[in-house]
Order: sequence, then C-alpha cells, then structure tokens
Amino acid sequence: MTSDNVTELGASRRMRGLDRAFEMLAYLRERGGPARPNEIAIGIGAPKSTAYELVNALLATGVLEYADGDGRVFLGRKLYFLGLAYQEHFDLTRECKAYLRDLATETRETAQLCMLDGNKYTVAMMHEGARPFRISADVGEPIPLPWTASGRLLLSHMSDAEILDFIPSEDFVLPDGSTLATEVFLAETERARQEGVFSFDSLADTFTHCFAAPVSQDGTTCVATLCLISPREDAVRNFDTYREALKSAARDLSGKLGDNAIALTKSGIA
Amino acid sequence: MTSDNVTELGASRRMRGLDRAFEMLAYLRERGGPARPNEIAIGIGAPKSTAYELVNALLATGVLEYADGDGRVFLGRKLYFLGLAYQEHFDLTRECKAYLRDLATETRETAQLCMLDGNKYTVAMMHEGARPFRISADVGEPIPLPWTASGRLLLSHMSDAEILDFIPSEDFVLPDGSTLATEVFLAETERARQEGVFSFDSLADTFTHCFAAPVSQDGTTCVATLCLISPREDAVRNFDTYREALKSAARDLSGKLGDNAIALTKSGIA
DNA sequence: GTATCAATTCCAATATATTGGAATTGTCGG
DNA sequence: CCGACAATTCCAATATATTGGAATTGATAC
Repeated sequence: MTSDNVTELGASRRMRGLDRAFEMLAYLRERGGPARPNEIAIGIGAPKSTAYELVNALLATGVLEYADGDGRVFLGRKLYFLGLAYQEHFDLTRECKAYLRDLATETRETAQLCMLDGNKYTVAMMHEGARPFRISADVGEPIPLPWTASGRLLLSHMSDAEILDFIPSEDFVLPDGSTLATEVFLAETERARQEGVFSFDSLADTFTHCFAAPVSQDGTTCVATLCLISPREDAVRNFDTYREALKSAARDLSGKLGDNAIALTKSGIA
Repeated sequence: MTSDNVTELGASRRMRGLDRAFEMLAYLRERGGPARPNEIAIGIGAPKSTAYELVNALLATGVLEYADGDGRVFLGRKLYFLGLAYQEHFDLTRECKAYLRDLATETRETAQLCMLDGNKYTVAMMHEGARPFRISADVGEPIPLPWTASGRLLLSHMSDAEILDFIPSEDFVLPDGSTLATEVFLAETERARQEGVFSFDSLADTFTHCFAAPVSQDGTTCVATLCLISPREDAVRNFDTYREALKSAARDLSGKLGDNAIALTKSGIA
C-alpha cells in the first residue's frame, strides 16, 4: 500500500527518523488535536511500525504527551517551552508587541504580525481591535500566500522566477475557486515593493480590507509584515491614515532589528 | 576524549539522533542565545561530527535557523509555531489567560501560571501587577522545585518516596546555600495538599511573598499552579483575601478542564 | 610570513534505527 | 460467543546514521 509516500521525488528508501519525527509534529499541528500513532502513520504516509517507534521515543522525551486516557498523543510541553525561548530571543517577536498594541489602539482595528511558515503565510501574533470581529485566519494557521496582502510583500527580496518557484502553483487558486494569474500577482508584488505597502479587499471574506507593510532586516529582506484588518467602510474613510500609520510602524520596527543580521533561510526544501 | 558524555548511566555507545537533536535544542534554550555547532557539541558532550551533521539536518527543516552572518544557529520559527499549536490546544494555557488578568487586576499583584518542566519548576505565563517589580524568575526559566511555593503543590499526587525520587537531591540546596531538610519539604507538601494552597516568603529574594494554589485535572492530578507574587507587607495585610482569591480562581480553572471531550473538528482546509 | 590553535569538513567502519510483515490484542455488531 | 476489522506489538533484515579520527580551512599572534 501507500506506494505514494513520496514527498518530492524518489523519497522512496528509508527515511531519517529525525525528519519523520518533525513530519509527525507538523501533522499534529495542522490537525490541531490529538491523534493515535496509527492515524499519524496514515496521515503522513509512514510505516506503522515506524510511527509507533517514533511516537514512543518522543513520548519518552516529553516532546509528545498523552492527550487522553486513550492512546492519543499531542504536542507536548517541551515544544511550548522551546517556542517561548524562540520568542524570547527573536527581536522581532519581542519588539513587535508594543507596535501591535499601539496600532490597534490608534486605529481601533485588528493588528497582526505575519510571517512565512515554509511556503505559506501565517499570522504569528495578533492584537484585536476595539470591536473584534471574526477574522478569517487564526494565529498559526498556514494560508496560501496569494490569498493575502502580505503575500505581495513577504517574497519581495526574490526575483519573479524565484517567487513562482517558491509558491506551489495550486496556491494561486483563490478561496472562491477562481485562479489568480501569476502575472497579476507578480505585478502587484512589484507595486508593493515600490510603495512599501499593499492593501486590498480581503479575498477570504466580503467585508474586510487588509493593509500590510514590510518589516525588513538590513533594509533588504522582508522578514515579516505588520497588517491591519478593517471593515471596508473604515478602510475607505481612513485609507491614507492607516497606510501611513502602518508604514511608519513597520519602518520603526525594522530599525529596531538592525544589527543581528539574520541570514535566513532556505526553508522550504524537504 | 569526553569520556563523560554520559547522562545517566551507561549512555556510552552511540546515541540516537532524535534524542541528540532535542538535547541540542534544550541546550540552546537554556543558553538563551545562538551558538556554533562546535559549541553545542561541547555543551552537550556530543561528538563534533555528530553535532555538525545534526545541525545541518535541523537547519534543512527549519527547526534551527542561522542567527547571524557567522555560523551561529538558534531555535527556529518552526518551533515557535509548534509551541503556538500546543498553546492553542491545551485548555489550560488558553483558559488561564483570563484568570491571570483578573487576579492581577483584583489584587494589583503579579499573577503567574506555573508548571513542571521535566523535574523543575517554571513560569509558563505571567501577568504583571499594577506595580511590576523585578521578579526573580523569567518566564520559561527552570527553577528547582524546593525553591518555590508551587513546588509544594505540583507533586501532590505523588507519594513521599516518589517525590524524593523525582527531585534531584542537589535541588534541596537553597539559593542562600543552606540545605532544606527533606522532611520539612514533605511536611509542607502534605500541609499544602490539605489546605489547597501554600504560601511563604520567597527564598529567592528578601521582599516578596509567594502564594500558590493547585490547578488539577480530574480532581486528582495537579497539572499547574496559579501564583501571586506580592511585597511582604501587602501579603500580610491581605493574606486571607489573596489566599481565597487564588483558591477560588484555581478551583474555577480546574473545573474548566474537566472533560475536554475533544471536539476536534478539523475545521480549516489548507 | 609563519606558527598555533580552533572550527569545520571529509571519510570509512559498524552499531543500530527503520521497516515489512506476521502475530497479537482490542473493538464492535450481531 | 463469534466473526471481522482496526490498532498495536513483536521481530529479524539491512540500509544508513553515528562516530572517531584525519584532513582542511580559518583565525590570531608574533
């Protein structure tokens, strides 16, 4: 069975336990809840014996934890603490809290810090505005880049070819089923690159407008975006104010990062 | 060389990559900042070739990231997202935010949620009070259990023998260099178990008093504590109020945990 | 320039982790 | 109680990850 456990190409033979292990963790994250070893095995297309073996190893170290009386497991406390340490160290996540708060109070809209997660977009931090309304994306949930305003900014350090290579082609299919032409996306990216901000009516719902501005390291690489999510009427009324507030916050934040020139990152690869 | 890379006993032969990898991550967390592969190797007593090999593997998956232009690496974004997912799922960390806020505003003191991290105590979440003063422990930093009020509660589901077996004997040496008699610790634990709360003057500084109350799952196992850190004068003045506020918050929170009948609607599509 | 020491890469050996498949246990419906 | 099916454990084979040590590169001091 499962003759197709391949991820990219020729991932046939044996697979390294370390990588399998992190695939399992990613699977649990995506799933958002506990699973049995067997389900995990099926979920990631791994041999069952391997899954059991690894789950046990990870349970022993506290990376996974039993989630209920039954054999289900989920991400463990150890991962939480590792995540905390990341946050504690990484300037961006530390510094941005104040900016998110300020943006949210100043505009009364919801402010977010967004980043790449592999080749997807994700909300890393969020500060709800005065009247929090149902946002389409939860913190931590991976979303195709073309669906988002930030998607026009997060890859701005790449060439057109690199961008198209980076984004899975199926991600250009929008939530409504239509397909976004790559030329359009690239053109929007170019415009965003020049203006240092991008905004459009959300593709995920019918009533919000999304603003995004790049947070860059060394003035070159865009490592994250600051975003505002607002009702469309508000967006029209305060268009320039919001854009400027966002741009200025993003510029300030970029300044705070400066020195520790992070060389990121050829992520993506499997 | 490094004849002493043993961790417990007879950890001589080869070691599993998966475990080594998480040792490396733990090392980086403890260190709080980036390190070179070589430093990591020395830090955890691993062969250098192994360290390089594993660091590369982890870099490839984004679990580690380059931290500066130089070859230093640190915990990566992927770990942050995994930590988020843990938080998102785990009732305790979700629910407690409101309680911490309420406790902090009600008492004007600093409120914390504390948990076990391996065989140590650690602050998982914190809400600063009205006049935040320098707290001894940072969020995420592991502390010997006997140093803390929570230490009297977090192990209350264990027998005396199990407790002594669980806590490393060197942890009974207090910050001031004196040694806490195990009988005293066990007696305090027993008292805490009966009263459902424990408090004492902090051992880590000379001016704070620490209150702790147990958050339990299924009424049996103490999975965390809610804590208040207050100046000693305040603690004396409001002793009963604080104790009761804490007990009631902890009881409420425990109630919310009960039967997490795991409604794992796998909502979002990718 | 050269000597010294640390950091990193390379490589072959072999201990062992991964895996397929069989055996066992558990669950559910009748 | 008995199938039928899913979940889990067991086990031996073998592909490969781990490791010691040598070779290389890089930094620092003189």
